[in-house]
Amino acid sequence: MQMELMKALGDGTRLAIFERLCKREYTVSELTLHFDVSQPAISQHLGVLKRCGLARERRAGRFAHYRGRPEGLRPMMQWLDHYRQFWPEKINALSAMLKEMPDEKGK
Amino acid sequence: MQMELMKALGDGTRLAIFERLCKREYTVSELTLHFDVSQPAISQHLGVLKRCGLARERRAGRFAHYRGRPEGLRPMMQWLDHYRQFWPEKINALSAMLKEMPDEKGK
DNA sequence: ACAACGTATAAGTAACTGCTTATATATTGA
DNA sequence: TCAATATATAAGCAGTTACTTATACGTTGT
Repeated sequence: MQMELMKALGDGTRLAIFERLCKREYTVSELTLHFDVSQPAISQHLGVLKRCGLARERRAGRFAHYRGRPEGLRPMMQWLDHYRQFWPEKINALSAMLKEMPDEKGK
Repeated sequence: MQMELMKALGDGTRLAIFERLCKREYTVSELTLHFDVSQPAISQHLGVLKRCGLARERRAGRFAHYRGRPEGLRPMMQWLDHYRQFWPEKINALSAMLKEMPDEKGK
């Protein structure tokens, strides 16, 4: 559920990795260049993101290419949707739209 | 920023408290009845929720009445909005709407 | 005034988390 | 075939977190 997503994105490094991965594909060592933590730390963060549906791995020989899965955010978005009723009026139209959308399929 | 919100809601008990507080006002001891943790634990969770704008306290004598502040979720919602571009087409209309909305005012 | 009540704070603890270094596994190029 | 490379896993550690019990603080009814 959305609690796991929140937990995953509640870490600064992991959030930054996810944001990067949504812009383009990165290999683990590429990612490592951009952060102040070791390669194993990056791999561990990628594992967390992958397990909760926020990243996808594409193996190519000894390289592991990762990319973000923003669709993985949808459970969180749907949860948030329950609280829109309390917000200013204009925003309420959003609810209806979201309800019409199909659920996420494959991970 | 939205990372603090995620951290706050990344705990199951705290998330459940928040959800309750969005339905109606509760005193601390009322809340305590509904959870398997002690009164101080509840007070601590309420402190976290309050500090990140997800709850509001109303003092009345020796009673502290808490209620949820779903508007406090808006930074998270706005962050999520950046990722809508990756989702199925219909949803894109949401972005425009959100951008027209005024920012949150008082806490 | 004072005992009971409602809540917050203090202090300690066990579990979790994010990191590290060391090492294992797999793939590639020479 | 073998050394170098890319990544994952293991093990350990320090900091954080969610809880506990004990206690302090303020308010209320008698």
